[in-house]
Amino acid sequence: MNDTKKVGRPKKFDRHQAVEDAIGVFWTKGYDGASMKLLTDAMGINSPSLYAEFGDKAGLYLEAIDHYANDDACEPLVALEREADIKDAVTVFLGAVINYSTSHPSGAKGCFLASCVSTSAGNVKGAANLLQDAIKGTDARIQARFDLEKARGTLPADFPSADQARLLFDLRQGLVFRARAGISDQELRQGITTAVAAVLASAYTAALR
Amino acid sequence: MNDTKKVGRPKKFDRHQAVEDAIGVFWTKGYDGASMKLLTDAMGINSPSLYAEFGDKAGLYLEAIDHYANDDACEPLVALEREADIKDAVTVFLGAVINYSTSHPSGAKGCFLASCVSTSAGNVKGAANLLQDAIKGTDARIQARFDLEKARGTLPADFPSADQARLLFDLRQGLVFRARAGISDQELRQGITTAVAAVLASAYTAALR
DNA sequence: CTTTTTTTGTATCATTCATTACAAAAACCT
DNA sequence: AGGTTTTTGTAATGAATGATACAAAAAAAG
Repeated sequence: MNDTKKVGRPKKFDRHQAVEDAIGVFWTKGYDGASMKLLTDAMGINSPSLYAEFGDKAGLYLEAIDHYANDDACEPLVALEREADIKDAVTVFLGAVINYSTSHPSGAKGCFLASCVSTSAGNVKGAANLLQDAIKGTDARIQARFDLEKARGTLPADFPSADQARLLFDLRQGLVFRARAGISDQELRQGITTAVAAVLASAYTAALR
Repeated sequence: MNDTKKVGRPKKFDRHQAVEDAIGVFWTKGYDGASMKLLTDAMGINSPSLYAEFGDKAGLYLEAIDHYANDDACEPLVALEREADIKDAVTVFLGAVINYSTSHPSGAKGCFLASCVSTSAGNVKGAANLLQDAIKGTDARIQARFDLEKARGTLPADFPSADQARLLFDLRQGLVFRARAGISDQELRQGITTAVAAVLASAYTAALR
C-alpha cells in the first residue's frame, strides 16, 4: 500500500499486526486489565511509539474495535456465506463460532466484542457506538444471506429474515458467553442442531400461523 | 438472622446491602474498573472494614457473584415460573430481561454476569467456576419450567426441554449484549415474538421431523 | 468504672498505572 | 558529507491503585 519511502527513521512495527496483537491483550484481560506494559510487550513496541501512532490507550482500543468489527474475513460469517445449502450454512456458522470462541490462536476465550468491549461500553468514550455499529453490521450481513436464499426460493418469501438474523446472532452471544466461562467446545457443539432448527423453523411453521 | 448482641463495637453496615452496592459498581465498571475508592464510596464503608469483612477485593467480587447468581428472586426467572401459559411465560421472561438490562435501578446496563464477570472469568481465580455454576443453574431452572409443562401435557412429551432451555438462555445473552451496547428497550422488544416462536417451535415442528 | 473486644476512621504504604521528556539512531535530501 | 526528519529506547513523571498500621470509638463483660 503506502510503502513509499519516507524521510526519517523507519518504523519497526507493522500497524495491522500491532493492532491485532493489542486485540489479543484486550480480549483476554479486558480494557482496564490490559496495562500499557502488557500491551507494549505483546505489540513489540515501546510506549512512545504507541502514543505517537494511536494517541493514547483509548485511541488504540477504538482502533482495535474498528479493526475487529470490520474484518470481512471473520470465519463464522465467511462460512455462513460460503456454504451452498442454507441449513449447512447455519450449522457451519455455529460450529465456526464455537471453534473461534474456544480455541482462538491468541488463547483468548469468547469474543472480543462480547467478552471485553461490552464491559467497557459505558466507560470508554466511543466504544458503545462502535459496538452498536458492529452489531447492526453483523445483523445485516446475516440477513443478507437469508435474503439471498429467499431470492433463490430456498426459503419462503415470507421468511422474516431480519428477525431470524438477529435471532441467530443473539444465539451466538450465548455460545461465546458459555465459551468464556470455560465450557468445552464438545459440550457447546451439542446445541448446534437445536439452534439450527430454531433459526430456520419459521420457514416451516409459517404455514401454521 | 444473627442479630445476637456481640461484644465490641457494632458494624455500621448491612452485609447484604454492602454486597449489592458492590455489585452495582462491578457491573457498571467491570472488575478492574471498580476501584477501591468507588467501591467503598458506594458501599458506605471504609477500606479496613471491607478487608476485614471480605478478605480483599477478589473476595468481595466472588461473594458478589455468588450473591447475584443465587438470587432466587431474579425477576425474569420468577416471571417465567409465574405465568400460567407457557407462551406467556416465555414472552414475559424476555420482556423482563429487557427491562432488567435496560433500566436497572443501579443504572447498570446489560447483566452483571454477561457484561462484567465474563470479562474477568480468566483473570480472577474462582470467577469462571462460579460463572459456570450460574449458567448451568439457570439452564436447569428454565428446563424445570418446560418439564412442568410437559407433565401437564401442554408441551409434547418429546419436547427437548434441556436443549430449548439452553436456547432460551442463549437468546437472553444476545438481548443483554445489545442492551449493554445501548440499544433501546423499544428496539429490543421487537424481537420478542420471533424469539418466543423459535423457543417453542419444536413443539410444532416435531411432527415434521 | 475499668477492662476487653471489635469496628471505625485517618493516614499512609509500596506498587503500578498511563503518559511524557529527551537524547541517540536511522533513514532521506541537498 | 552535512542537515533534516522521524522513530526508537530509556528513564522519569505525577497520579491512582490495592492494601495496612494504628489510634480513637463504641459496645458488652467483669
